[in-house]
Amino acid sequence: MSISSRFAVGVHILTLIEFNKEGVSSSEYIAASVNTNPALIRKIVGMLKKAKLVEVHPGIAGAKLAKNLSEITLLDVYKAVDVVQDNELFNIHENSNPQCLVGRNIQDAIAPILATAQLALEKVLSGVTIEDIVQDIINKEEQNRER
Amino acid sequence: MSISSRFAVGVHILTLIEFNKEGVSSSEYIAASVNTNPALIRKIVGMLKKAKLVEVHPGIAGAKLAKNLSEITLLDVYKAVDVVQDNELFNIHENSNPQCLVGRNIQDAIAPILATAQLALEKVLSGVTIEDIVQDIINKEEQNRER
DNA sequence: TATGGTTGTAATTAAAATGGTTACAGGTAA
DNA sequence: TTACCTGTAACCATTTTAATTACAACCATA
Repeated sequence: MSISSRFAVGVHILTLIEFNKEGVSSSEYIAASVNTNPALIRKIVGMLKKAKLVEVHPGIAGAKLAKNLSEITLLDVYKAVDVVQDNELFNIHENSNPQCLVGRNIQDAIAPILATAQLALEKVLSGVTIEDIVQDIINKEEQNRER
Repeated sequence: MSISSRFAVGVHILTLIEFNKEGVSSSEYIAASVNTNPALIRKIVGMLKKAKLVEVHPGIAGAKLAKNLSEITLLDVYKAVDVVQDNELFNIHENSNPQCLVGRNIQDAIAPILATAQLALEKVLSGVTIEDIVQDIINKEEQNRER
């Protein structure tokens, strides 16, 4: 089990748009960097558009960021590409036996803990912006050039 | 995407063993509460055994807790049934284009953040024990009786 | 030592999720 | 009109998952 790569790809897309802000970030251009199919990129870009993270128009090539870099958090992306619907990161076994003391209560006993855990995860994501990612990549490239 | 129900079932099993500590918790008995197949229970119990959370022996009916209730955290269970291998809760798109500035750096830029997020989630799980679950269920039953 | 019941596990199946792909309608601009 | 783009539906292949079947190995006891 693991969280869909759409999330990572979403971050990739937004970061790439920023680095290419003087140019045209068409789905084909983005697909070349992510190394996948343009249609798949359009699908994810469509999700980012619905979440108002990017601007993109039918027939017109290229996507642009719809917000300031520092205003887009990884949590925004995470929710935009809805890898996980609310409170359903964990799979709870549904069909416990209601005639059993444990069976009829276990679900309600565990659920709030799992929700808390999920929130903790999301809080970390909310503390990082695309700007942080961009800066990190710039730093990494500089370090490589020094060697 | 979501975390395997093995985790929830694992917690269910340990809790049930505790409530039935005077009796014999055979795989069939447990399966009746979880409402699934005994073989599946044996598989998960086997994982709990490997993690030294329960004691169970071939040919002898019944599983027992191998530790004190308060010493078994949900994180122990989570790791025991290995729903997620270390640092792989998130799926990172693997094949980014190394000729692209973003493509060759995005993975390393994101990875530590995802690891931090995963750790935050696990920390929450480490703060809850099976004892807490047991107590919670007792409370819930009392509340129901009062109504 | 036979018997009934249990754990452990390999093999299989069915269903669901996932990523990827193709195809094409509809839009834009030159 | 033409060339190119986005948006999307439909489809496919692969993997994952839970569930199931089947059986070997094991134990306690009559």
